[in-house]
Amino acid sequence: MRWTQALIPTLREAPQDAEIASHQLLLRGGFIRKLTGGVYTFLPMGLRTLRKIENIIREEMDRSGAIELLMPALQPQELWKQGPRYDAAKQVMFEARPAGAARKTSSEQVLLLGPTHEEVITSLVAGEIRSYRQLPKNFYQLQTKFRDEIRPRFGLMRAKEFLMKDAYSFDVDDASAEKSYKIMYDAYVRIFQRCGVNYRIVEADTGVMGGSFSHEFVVPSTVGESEIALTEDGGYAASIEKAASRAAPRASPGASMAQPEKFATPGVVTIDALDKQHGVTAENQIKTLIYICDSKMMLFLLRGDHQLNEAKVGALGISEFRPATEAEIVTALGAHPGSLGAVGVAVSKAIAAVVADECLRGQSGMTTGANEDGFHLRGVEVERDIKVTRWADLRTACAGELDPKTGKPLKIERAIEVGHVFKLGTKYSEAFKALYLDVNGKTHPCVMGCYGIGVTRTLQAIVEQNHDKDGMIWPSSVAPYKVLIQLLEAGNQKATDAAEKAYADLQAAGVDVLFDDRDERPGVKFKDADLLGIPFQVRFGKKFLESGKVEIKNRMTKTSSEADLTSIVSAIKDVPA
RNA sequence: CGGGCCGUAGCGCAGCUUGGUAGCGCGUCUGCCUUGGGCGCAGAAGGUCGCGAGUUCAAAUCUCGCCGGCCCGACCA
Repeated sequence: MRWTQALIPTLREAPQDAEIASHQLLLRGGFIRKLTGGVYTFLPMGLRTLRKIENIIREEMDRSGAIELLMPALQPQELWKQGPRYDAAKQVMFEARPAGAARKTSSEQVLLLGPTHEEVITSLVAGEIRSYRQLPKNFYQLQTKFRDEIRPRFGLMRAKEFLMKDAYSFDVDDASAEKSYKIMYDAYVRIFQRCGVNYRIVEADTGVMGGSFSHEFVVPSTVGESEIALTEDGGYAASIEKAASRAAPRASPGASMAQPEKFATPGVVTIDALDKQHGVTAENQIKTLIYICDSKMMLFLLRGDHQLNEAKVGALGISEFRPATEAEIVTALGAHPGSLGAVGVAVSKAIAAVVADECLRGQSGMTTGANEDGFHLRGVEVERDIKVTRWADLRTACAGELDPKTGKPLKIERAIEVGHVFKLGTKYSEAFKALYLDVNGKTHPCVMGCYGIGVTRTLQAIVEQNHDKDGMIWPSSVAPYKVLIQLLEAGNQKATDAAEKAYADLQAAGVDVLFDDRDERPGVKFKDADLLGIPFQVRFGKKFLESGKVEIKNRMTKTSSEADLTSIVSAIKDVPA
């Protein structure tokens, strides 16, 4: 491609709303443009890199035996209602309807823009797969997904419309499904390696997706929106939602008492205030959180210095939950937030359960709210004084705590989630009756797995991880072009002829080459070249006219080598980038 | 949904407090010059100052409403 015929609108300055390096560089390099919040156009350069990534994904998916199809972005609401997670998913789904007219009848079909495709694929398979002879199968697609993100951010990182590769495996049983899972896991390893990113694999929470286990593929980055917990040696790594940890024991437990003792704490409604004004450290307090879970009120108890991990609440089998409102709390417990506690609280019609974090097991000398504004109780012995109906891991792991398996300390790092593999089980196949007959003619639900890669997010993650102050540095495998020819003496016939020959030779050799044939000063071309991050810059300028040698600059190493005009193709092919 | 802030040329911004000719840098166009790191000179085009109403002789500027956007938080498959 000749630059003068292309559309590569580079910018000297980044638009103000681009905050992180990768977002700024993609805009400045003319790879993407924003249409509106969370919605982007891929300009030719951006599209080329996207296609490179897509092709790597296709090759590895095909190699692993998955088969490509393309499902609709428009999906009937009815389908979702048949599925197991419509109520949770509808929060982020766009509804598509005629903009010009009100719906005519209440029975008119409602279409949704698909945020993902478990429902569609499973209902498809329900209709097409009958026999164990047709299994296993793994279907994948590259499709635009739509999610009404409350707060789109960082360009392609968190967008409302984005490209995703999603795959869905169907197997006869768990053992077979785990093989399919492993095949995808291995394919993902190859995909991210080929994309040239440093990634990490972490154990993950299955969330609303459901399922029995999952792994996330993440790109470590300080601008990532996910948090992962890992040991120094990387032996254990998990997403923060999933991470279990062993909390440090309390340094100085409160005094045990024969029974809880009420004391006045006027105006004290925070953990911190109770510490400062009454000398009760956070670790000696019980934090009482009130949630409405599947329409029922539940109390969650944690140590005062711990944080509730809502993903772990979801893991208890609760599908929909929210913090209770102040009014609901006052009605049920007779006190306002800040004075709440579970001592003397009995499970009743109003209160479905008292769930306590494992850390509280066996603890005594604790202080908690008295369910009376302005009063707390001290000397609480958890198992004696509180009717705990369920013990569970509810805490968010913190840096410095210990990995429960190895006992090694954990650290918390930020990362960009680019891929996620789930072993799903039969949640969807049962809902949509994706059943098959086994050898004995007996009916079973297919055992499913699902596997996603955020393709557009991966593109930006690659930039986030591969850039310097001058611009992007594309790994050769995903670079929009491999070589940039720079004609620096556009007015000189000899330089022009040589550049044209190099352009023709490289094209003939099948090398992706961009020819900067603009009538611009060298400085401009150098700046743009570094910004675009094409692996090799082949220069035809003053040095060429003086020596007859072509200068080849490696964008990544910033080193230059020389080649004869006739040996450019081999020089490029010999150098790994 | 809570808190903060911003909409002035393609991009980055000033002007608004104290109402009176709409500006600067970059980019774009023309010509010259120059040709190894966003060079120089000369000229030009480009704006319903987000939209609407109000106050006023007069509104980018003051008031009200609306729309759009950004940041922090909450949320997040």
